[in-house]
Amino acid sequence: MPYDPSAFPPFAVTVDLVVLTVRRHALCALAVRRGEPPFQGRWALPGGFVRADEDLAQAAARELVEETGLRVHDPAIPAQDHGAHLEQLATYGDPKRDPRMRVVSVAHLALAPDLPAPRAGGDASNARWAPVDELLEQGGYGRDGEPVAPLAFDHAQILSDGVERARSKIEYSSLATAFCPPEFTVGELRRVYEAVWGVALDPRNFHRKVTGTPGFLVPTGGTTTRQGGRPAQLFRAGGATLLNPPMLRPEV
Amino acid sequence: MPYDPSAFPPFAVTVDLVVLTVRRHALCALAVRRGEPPFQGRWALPGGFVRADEDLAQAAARELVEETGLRVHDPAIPAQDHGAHLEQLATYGDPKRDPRMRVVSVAHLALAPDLPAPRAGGDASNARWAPVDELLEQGGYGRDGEPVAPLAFDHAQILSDGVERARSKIEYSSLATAFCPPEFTVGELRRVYEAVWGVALDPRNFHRKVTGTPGFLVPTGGTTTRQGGRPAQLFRAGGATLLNPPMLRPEV
DNA sequence: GATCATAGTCGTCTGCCTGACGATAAACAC
DNA sequence: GTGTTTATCGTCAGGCAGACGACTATGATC
Repeated sequence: MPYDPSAFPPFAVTVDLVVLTVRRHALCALAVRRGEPPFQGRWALPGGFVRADEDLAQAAARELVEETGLRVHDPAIPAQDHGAHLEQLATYGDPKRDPRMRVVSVAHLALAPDLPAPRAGGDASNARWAPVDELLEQGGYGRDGEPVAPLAFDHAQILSDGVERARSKIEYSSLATAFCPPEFTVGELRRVYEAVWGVALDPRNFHRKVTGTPGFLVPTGGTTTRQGGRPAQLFRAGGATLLNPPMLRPEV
Repeated sequence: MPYDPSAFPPFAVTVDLVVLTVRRHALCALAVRRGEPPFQGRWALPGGFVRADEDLAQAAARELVEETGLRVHDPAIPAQDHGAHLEQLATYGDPKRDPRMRVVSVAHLALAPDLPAPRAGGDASNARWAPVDELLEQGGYGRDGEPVAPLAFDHAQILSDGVERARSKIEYSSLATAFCPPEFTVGELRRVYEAVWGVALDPRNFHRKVTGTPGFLVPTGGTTTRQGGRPAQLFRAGGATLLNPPMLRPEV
């Protein structure tokens, strides 16, 4: 393992973010419009260079704040009630993924509750929440009938990997609560699962499962009727992070 | 997202390998002895720089061949009967992880059947298979009574993450077969699970589970008695990669 | 060759969990 | 009140896992 620091090939290292949320019963991702070549005008995932003195997770958290204003939930700060979940996803380093130079991108996955409008460095018209199906559709048409170009770079692959990670991870962890506000009902949590998996779940069995798993949900005592119908109990996310046995995703 | 290619901070990008195998009922990892500073003389994970024209997975596969002679199993080549499993693990980029310069390491996880001796670029004395418990033990003593220094850099963290990935992944995938030779018995596969998880499994329930999961194992027709006792059927790994329902790791 | 030790393989039983689905409860709209 | 919506509790059958008994087929030992 000869190790000559002066001989290493020059790389740029970036972080790209797959920021997912659930809006209007659909799993949506944050997309920003590129203002310059390559892929000018095309939608892309938010991201940017890692700074010289910055850890990868710090860089991802910084980008997340810049793009969404979201703070990352830090379990070490109990007072900080809520915030986005952030984790490393995977690293993409194909030599040709950026036509200008060798860029290695460390993709991160962020899960956030439904937010107001995105802010792309203050320019809202260049950032939007889009249903992931729409972003991953190649050459289709968006909800407004406009033709949809595929995402820039290899961002379709990154987004696809991020969505798959989220889909599988809510099976065996309590991560789905990261899509919910600090207090939420069982029905709201169920609609998160339904949106992420794209399936319908039986409300009764779902209720039995989540309320019967110790440490998953903690009742706050309050109730709400914001969904219409009979008032529902409000819960907060419990301390349990691993669900055992997992919540099974229905077969197709 | 201003994007000035000339202004990016300079990074070196490496791949580090967590190569796991099962030897003598223990989960072992490949370690190489560092021949130069920093951490000269200490054990480390094998790895090296990513070349300018090389994908990350290619770089990892190249390092794996250089260090072990192992080829990576490519599902696209059915004739290639066997080979190591290789997947990306995670990326480590703390600014201070290498005292010389900013190095981002894309760690990969390789799972291999029990091998003859390792070859660290031809120098066998500088590479060895060591039980992961021993490598992760801080300031303990190895099997030969020699004091064990912790792994170089953040390699203890990387190894720990790799082991955890392997432990959880054999729960819900057929990856454990990557630790086995092309043909193996149910008992041999069970001893892989026992070594990786560090628990004892009931041979009868294990047999029922693996033979009852469609696509997991394919009988070859042969039998063997290499383990002593009654001859056992030989199997090859079946096409199934995802186990549903998973093999449950016993509670502690 | 009888006996023993070792592994492998087949069954049984019980308890838990899930999926399917009936029934009831508490709000709102009209 | 009636209807609609959502929440919540209960029931039942089937599947699967853990615990464990029983039997089989080899090599080792006396």
